[in-house]
Amino acid sequence: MPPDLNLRISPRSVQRETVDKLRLAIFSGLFQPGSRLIESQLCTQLGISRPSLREALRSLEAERLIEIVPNRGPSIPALSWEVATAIYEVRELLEVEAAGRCASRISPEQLVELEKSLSAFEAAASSNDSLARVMTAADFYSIILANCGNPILEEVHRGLVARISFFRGRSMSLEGRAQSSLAEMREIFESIAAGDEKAAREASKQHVLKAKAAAKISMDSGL
Amino acid sequence: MPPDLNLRISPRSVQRETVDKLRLAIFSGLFQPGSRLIESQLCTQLGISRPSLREALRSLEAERLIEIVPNRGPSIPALSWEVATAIYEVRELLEVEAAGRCASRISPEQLVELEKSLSAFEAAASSNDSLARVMTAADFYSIILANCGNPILEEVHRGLVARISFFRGRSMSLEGRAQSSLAEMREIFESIAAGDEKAAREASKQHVLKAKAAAKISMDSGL
DNA sequence: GTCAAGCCGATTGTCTGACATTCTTGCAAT
DNA sequence: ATTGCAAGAATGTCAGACAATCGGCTTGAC
Repeated sequence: MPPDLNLRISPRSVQRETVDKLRLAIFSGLFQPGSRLIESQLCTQLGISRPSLREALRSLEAERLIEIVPNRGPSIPALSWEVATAIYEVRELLEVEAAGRCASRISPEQLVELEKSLSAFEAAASSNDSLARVMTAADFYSIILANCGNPILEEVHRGLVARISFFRGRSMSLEGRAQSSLAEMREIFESIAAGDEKAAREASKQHVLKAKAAAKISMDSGL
Repeated sequence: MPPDLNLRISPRSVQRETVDKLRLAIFSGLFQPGSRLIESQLCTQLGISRPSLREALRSLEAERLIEIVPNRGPSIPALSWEVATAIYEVRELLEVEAAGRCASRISPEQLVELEKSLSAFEAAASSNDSLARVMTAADFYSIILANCGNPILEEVHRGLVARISFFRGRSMSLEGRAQSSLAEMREIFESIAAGDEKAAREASKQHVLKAKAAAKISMDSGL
């Protein structure tokens, strides 16, 4: 009788679909920072009702991906360099810790996965698709964070990185940034593969610092 | 003409009021972990409509203070010790960093505030009001985090601490915990006052580790 | 011509009511 | 005791409505 063995791990709902769609739209830079989002427009574009949309917007607000100021509605926050710096600093804290832990506890299987994702980024780095570069790079970190043995570290990190997706997309387009990023990531990978916790921490730290510097350059030049 | 100089820094809205009320209710342990929240009940209790309530619930869901599983509705998540450990570990990372930065950059005025909050906790520690203890202790951290020079560090920390409010309330009720906690906090304060970054980090680390141990004890004994 | 006051459209905040879908629980039958 | 079913409860989602508020534009005064 059930021709579909649809194992419904998690039933999708309009609200969740909407959150995902909007989050992706924000990541891909579809909305300009500072621009306002009009509820009625989004409703018709997404084909959903206002209550559902508003629930989705509240979720995104709590994730700090949008701002909702009372009586003015939702908008894409303009990320100041000051806040971006603060995010990069915390990101450093988290990534360094994660890489260090990962070095001493990752499984051989996951290490293979990590190598694969590095290759994927290598391919993307040579291409012109800057969204693909950001995505594959995100996969790389994602695997490290997922294997550091602390799910909260992973969760917090994801939340922070989401907020600087704007910068990452731009800095990855910088001349030569993708290549040097690749070198830094390879350094991290080698350290983890060698089980060298100290080296992994150092490599990870350098990577974040360089990423931050690249973001600053792209910001100064771009605006 | 304006008899009310209502400086509307931030207009309150039903949604925000509701989020605050529910958050406070969760902090004070009004809901049992694992228990389900019934929308219609909350609506009548809070005197608001379902759409407004649902928006508030989505905010709290994104803060991880409640869980919403599709077609089953919202509930208070039961915090496993595994996750609690992960939270304490990240909290350590953040607090140590914050205390260290704070030691080398806090202003004299804020240092006075910090001392005041320590006194407030001292008073609460001698009382029987365990909610007051948690609150005043939270104020103490809050000042440190607010003066570490990184607003993101503060924001992330607040989010994490909120999720373990359950444990903190219980462990603060443990015999002698409040007093030793006071000693640890005083150690942190002295280090910061002396501008000794290294000592502040160490004291902060010890404090979190002790808090974690106390939480474990209260959990093992309590359930 | 510039600036202030006030009006108007656009947008949000909030509520009511409704209905289909899904979960839960209690009961009946094997 | 386990299974299956049926009634009730709760959620997911929508449509429509209306007041409050914001922003911009027009108007008017100096």
